[in-house]
This record gives sequence, structure tokens and C-alpha cells, in this order.
Amino acid sequence: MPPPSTRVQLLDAAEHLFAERGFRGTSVRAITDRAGANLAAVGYHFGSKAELLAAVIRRVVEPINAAQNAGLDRLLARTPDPSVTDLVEAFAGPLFDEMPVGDEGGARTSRLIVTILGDPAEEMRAWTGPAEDTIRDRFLAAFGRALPGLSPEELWFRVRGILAVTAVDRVQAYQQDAPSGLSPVAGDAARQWAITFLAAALSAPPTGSRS
Amino acid sequence: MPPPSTRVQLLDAAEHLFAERGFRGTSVRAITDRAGANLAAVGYHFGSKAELLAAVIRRVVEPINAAQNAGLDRLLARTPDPSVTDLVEAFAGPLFDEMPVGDEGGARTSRLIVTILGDPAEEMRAWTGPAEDTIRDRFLAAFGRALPGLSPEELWFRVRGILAVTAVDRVQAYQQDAPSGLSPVAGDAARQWAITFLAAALSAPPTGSRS
DNA sequence: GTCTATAGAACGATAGAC
DNA sequence: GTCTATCGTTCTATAGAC
Repeated sequence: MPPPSTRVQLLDAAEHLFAERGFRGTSVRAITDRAGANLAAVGYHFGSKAELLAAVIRRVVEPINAAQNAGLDRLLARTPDPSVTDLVEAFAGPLFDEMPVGDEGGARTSRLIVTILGDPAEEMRAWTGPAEDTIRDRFLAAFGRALPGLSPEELWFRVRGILAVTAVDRVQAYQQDAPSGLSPVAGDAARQWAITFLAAALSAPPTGSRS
Repeated sequence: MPPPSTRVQLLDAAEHLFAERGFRGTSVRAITDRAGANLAAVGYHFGSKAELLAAVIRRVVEPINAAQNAGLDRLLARTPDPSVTDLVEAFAGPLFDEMPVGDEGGARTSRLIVTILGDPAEEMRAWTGPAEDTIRDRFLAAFGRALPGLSPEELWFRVRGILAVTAVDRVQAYQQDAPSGLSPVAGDAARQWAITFLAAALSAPPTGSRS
């Protein structure tokens, strides 16, 4: 693996710009300028702009995946049936922790993730692979055991809610649209608030059940 | 107000295409083609592509705003301190109900909203006005009364969670990434699930409080 | 109010010298 | 591995005829 090469600087620049302006809003010229590289460097190192995007996403997502898997392993080694709160923490925690240094409290990376999830362009969702499916299925199974009585569909709805809250929320916090008089959200507080919020949400009785 | 004019057909076409491909992914040509209008029509009727977007957003958002306001009025007329569930319903319900006919169960409009909220482009967030601020503040105040003991910051975090869950969730449901073996989510079920999920989340004890 | 025609700029990709 | 130069495309916006 080469030293702080052009390749890495392109990845850094692209990650920043894709997060800030989206895929289509970022030109190859803007990336190479920021990276201090030549316009042709993207083609040489990655083949195309879309393949550069895929490399950026993989670099961001892989440590999150690994931490989610490791967290679940640790939990299951302790007890076969972890609590909902522990599962939420294992799933959502890495979305807060596994952010590169230099990121403004992870907000920029969160924004990249939201940009990816929300972008209707096909390039944006072409990167998911078997690793993502495996993690999803493992957590779904664990949540299913912790929350019997929930239909698979409603369970899936709730698990998706975890991603929605963790990702979207911090992006909006990063933007300017907070009511006046509120102090900006610290990263640590948001992490705890999210887990409180989500653990309660996941633990709600099934819709339609008698109270 | 003129009949089903070119202007309206441009709005319809633009709404569809912005939702499907994003703002930057949609060309003025694609819009005018779909509307059966001339390329110059966007400039004539709206001034620019960005102003057309603003008009599209306003048309989608205004009935939602109105329904949220009316719902809160109705609630407050009945009791000065509505329950958390009632407030969630009044806030989130219109996000499910106030969708134009012809929309695939509201999924397309949800996608437009996510495209707006998630898009880093400035044009996408330049449309908010005093109406949005007023509604937000009214609901914040009502939730604050229903949830004493919650700091304003954590309350704001939770209220933002409502929008995150309702909008993002249905977009992901609309996309292809559900685990195999799960039936697609019906709109009515999602509405109920979301309210269950969010009412429990909002009602969680403040983070850090003793159980 | 609708059209043609085009200006003017930006884009992604790549050929080929070094 | 890095660079210059450029090709071919696509874009928004607008001038001006009808």
C-alpha cells in the first residue's frame, strides 16, 4: 500500500465534496483541484467518476459494518438474548463512532450517508453487497427474538427507523435550521439521545395490540 | 386561475421528475418534454429551473402545513394539554395523508421530500419561510408541555426524529432493498406503525434520568 | 403565450506526450 | 504516474420571430 498518494488524496477530496454537494453536484474538476491532482487522475486511478464514488462509499461503510458485526458478536457471546437497548446501541453506536478524524463530529460523514441513501441516482445504491445483507439479517434476527409478537414487516419498519433517525437527524442538526435559542447539539449528547429515542421506539408494543 | 394550463403541466412533470431523479439529475428538457411544452416555457412561466423547483415544493408542502396547523387547532380546542400520541398523529399524519392523488401511495411525494431534505444543494432548502417556522414552534411548545423534564435540546432532537422516520422510511420501502420474503408495506399500515413507533420514542424518559 | 435557434459555459472521458 | 489538450456532449438561459 503506497504512502499518502494521489489516490488517497482523491478519495479524501471526493468524500468531502460528495458529502457537501452530492454526486451530480460535484465535478471531477472540483475533486482533482481540491486533491491537488490532475484532471486525468480520476480516470487513471478509478476508471470513472462513478467508480470513484463507489470507492469512497466503501471506505466509509466498511468500518461501520465491521463495528456493527463486532458489537453484535460481543453481545451474543455474553447472552443469547440481548436487550433491545443493547441491540440498538450495537447497531446505531458505530454510526456515531466510526467516523474519520477531521470530520466535524461525524456530521460530514452522516451527510454523505444521507446523500447516498436519499439520492435517486442508481450509482448511489449500486454499492451494497452481501456484507450489508448479512449484517441486516443478523440484527433483524436478534431484534426479532428480543421483540416477539412483532410481525416481520413491522419489525423491518422499526429497524429501518434506526438508520433514518441516526443519519438524518445529525445532518439537520448540522444545518442552520434549529430554532433560535437552542445551543448546537454536541456529538456525545446526540448519541445518547438517539439510543434513548430508538430503544423506546423499538420496544413499543406491536401496533394494534391491546394495551 | 387558468384552466389545466401549460403552467400546471410543467409543475406536474417537474414534481414527478424531481422526485425520481433529483434536482440536478433532471434537465429542463426532460421536464418540458414530459409536459408536452416547449423548452422555453420554463423560463417564461417560472424564470428559471430553480424557481420552478420552489414552486413545486410549495405546492406539495402547503397542504401538509395547513393540515398540521388544523390538526393542532382541533386538538387544542378539545384540551389544552393533548397527549403525546395525539400530537404525533397531528404532526406526522398529514405527511401520510396530504399526498396528491395519482401518487403511488404517497411514496413518490415522500421521495420528493427526502430529495429536498437530503439534497445538499442550496436551492433545496431556500424555500422555507415563516409558515414552517410557526408550525414548528407551535408543535415544539405543545410537545414541551406534554413532556416536561425534557431539555429543549433533547425535545428538538426528538421532534426532528419524527420527520426523519416518516420521510425516510417510506422512501426506502419504495426502493428495492427489503429483505426477501417480506411483503411490500401498505400505506395504511405504515401510517399506524409510524405513529406507534414515534409516540413511544417521544415519550421515552429524558436521557440520563433515573428509571 | 409559444416557438426556433443559439449563445455560452460546464461536463466526463481519453489520446498521447513526457 | 502525471500532464496537456481537446473531443463530443449536455446543460441553462435567452433573444427574437410568430
